[in-house]
Amino acid sequence: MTGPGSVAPDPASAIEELRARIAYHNERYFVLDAPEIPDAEYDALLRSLRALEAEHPELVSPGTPTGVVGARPSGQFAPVVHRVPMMSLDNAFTPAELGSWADRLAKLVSGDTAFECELKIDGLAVSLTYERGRLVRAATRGDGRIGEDVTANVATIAAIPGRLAAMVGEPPELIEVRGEVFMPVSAFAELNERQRELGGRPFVNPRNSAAGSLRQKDPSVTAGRALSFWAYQVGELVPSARSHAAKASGGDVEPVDSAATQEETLAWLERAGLPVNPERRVVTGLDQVLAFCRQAEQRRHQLDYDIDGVVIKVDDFALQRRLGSTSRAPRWAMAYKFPPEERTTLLHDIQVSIGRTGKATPFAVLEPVFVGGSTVSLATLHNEDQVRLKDVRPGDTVVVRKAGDVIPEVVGPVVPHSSGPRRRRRWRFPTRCPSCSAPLLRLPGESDTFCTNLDCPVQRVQRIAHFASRPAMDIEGLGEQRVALFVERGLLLDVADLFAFTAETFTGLAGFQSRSIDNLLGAIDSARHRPLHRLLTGLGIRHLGEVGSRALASALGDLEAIMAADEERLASIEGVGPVIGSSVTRWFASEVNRSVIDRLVSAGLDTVEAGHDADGPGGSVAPTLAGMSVVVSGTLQGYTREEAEAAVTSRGGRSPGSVSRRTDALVVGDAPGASKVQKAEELEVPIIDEAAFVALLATGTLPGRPVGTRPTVHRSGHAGR
DNA sequence: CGACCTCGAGTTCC
DNA sequence: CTCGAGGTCG
Repeated sequence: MTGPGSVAPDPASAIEELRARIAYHNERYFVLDAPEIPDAEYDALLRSLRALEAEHPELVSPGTPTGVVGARPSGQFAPVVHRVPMMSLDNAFTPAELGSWADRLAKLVSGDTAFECELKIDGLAVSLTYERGRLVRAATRGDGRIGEDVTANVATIAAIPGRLAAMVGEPPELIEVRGEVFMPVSAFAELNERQRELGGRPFVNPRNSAAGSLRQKDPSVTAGRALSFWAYQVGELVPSARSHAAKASGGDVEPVDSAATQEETLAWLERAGLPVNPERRVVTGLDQVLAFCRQAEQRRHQLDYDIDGVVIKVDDFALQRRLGSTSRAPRWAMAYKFPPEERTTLLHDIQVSIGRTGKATPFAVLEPVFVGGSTVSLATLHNEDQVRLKDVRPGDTVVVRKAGDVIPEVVGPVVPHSSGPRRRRRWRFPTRCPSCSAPLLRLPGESDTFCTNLDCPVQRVQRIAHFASRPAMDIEGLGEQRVALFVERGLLLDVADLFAFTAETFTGLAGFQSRSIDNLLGAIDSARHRPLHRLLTGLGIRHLGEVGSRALASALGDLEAIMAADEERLASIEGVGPVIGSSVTRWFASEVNRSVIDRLVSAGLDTVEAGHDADGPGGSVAPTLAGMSVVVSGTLQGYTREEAEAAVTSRGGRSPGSVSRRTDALVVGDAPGASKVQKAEELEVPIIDEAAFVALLATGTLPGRPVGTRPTVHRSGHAGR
């Protein structure tokens, strides 16, 4: 296949190349059910071709893919001819494109047009034929004219009635209902969980697993897959003879052919017992259409099914008929597609990085790809088991997305068809540290692999950088880069060396002006007077982070007491258990570590937990939030995230990093984390803005909430003094 | 002992 | 943000 970036010089060969690529992807998508590129990219190819053909009509040939919807079905199932073709829709990718469509319509019809806005379900289009109310056939869309008979599989889908509901009057002689078969996101998660337990390969996304499930040879497999369905259209329709007669005599009937609008049709389908997505609205004007699209995009992750856009249809059937269709798509409908969140790219390699603890983390080296607002070239794979689970291999085309719209994530491989290129063999975890070549060790029962060489240069750099980091000793101007430089020059072997630094240390070092030397020395000096918990955090004792360090420091007060305490004493501290207890005693038992401590003390470091640093100079604050748990998400105006959390803890509250049943409020600023908001909505945790947060800090009460509706606010002792 | 809540560690990009 | 695992509580 030709590279995606290549451009042919003249229009004739450009058109030819585009046709070849589209034909290739048609085959991948329709026949092999293993697309290599997301729909948006495919659509872009199709649009480039259409544009070129419009510019050079003399080059348009009868076989061009812009004239048909897709490739032929694979022939595993019996072919079904759609007497009314299942057309695809034109796509709009921006509000502007939607606007120009609306403008074109406005020229053809006068007055305000009513539009039905529906969610565009990311599943498989299916046609269901009911004869006298009974389901007789189900077919895939195929190329739009000929699909495949999947009646046996569709019959196992619980949401699809085998018989239409009894209604006033007789059911139509024949009605072809069109809609989307999909797999709910929750069912998809369960399926993959099961798949994992069985040692099978997990599915990449709900759409693919729905497609795979529907194309099973054995319907009992489909039955176990929790598929669902939403109807959105009527294709072929033959009314019952009786309804015709009744209509003629003005009788009391409710035939679908009396529907004059899309909304009336959907309402009829609902009454007939077919599932119709309730997230729809009839609106007038472009502004309202765009508002619906915006809301849909914001809410898409709260739905239990994947959507990839919004379908906008002219509601009035008479108007639809006047607008008509092109050979490929109706002029009265448009699909507004959300920006793609998933992209495919080439996985060049899998490498491992070494952290300060020696943990070896595998990560994917990707052909850079633009996804979710930034170009991604690396993505973590967490650990050996995760790589195995996803079964990604160097050389694979993989699906990449943004987890929570921030962190790149490799979803899984696009597995080539058996007739396609052979995959390389399964990736093996390296046996030696990429930094120091020491053997890597994975203990039985653990998921992580470690480099156990304490002198490993990467580990040394990271350990010292961690000591200087913000949650630890907070030495400004001492990041990983500079630490690496000092370590490389042999100036820095452990954290105690920092406090022996003088201006002379920097002689001969490039990149240091006298100004920055002074700043760094000053920052190191002020680090001598950090509270004990910061020092503990900085030591990098396994399992002991910021919270654990605070617990130890506030329970025991000074370093000597901690070093003197045995495992049992440590484990008796709230928040500390046997694992942390033994990890701490083991750390201080080490000769090497004790000597570092000795030198730190000689260098004049404070080793006591003085007054809490969150308290201002005016003394302690009233404990208005005693016993409460307040989570912060997003960017606030008046506080950094740390300040906001400190404001909560200094008032006696807790501010953990995630929302749970025990959370009393979620404070949201600008761009809050979607998962936190979703969790809070699920658990009915109050969501408050910054103003309400300020009030909460002062009073300890939530605004606009009657007293007693949420009796989880406990107070201990008296507030203020 | 299991369910649930937290914590620690590593992570991406601008 | 995700994963894995420690700690707590019923």
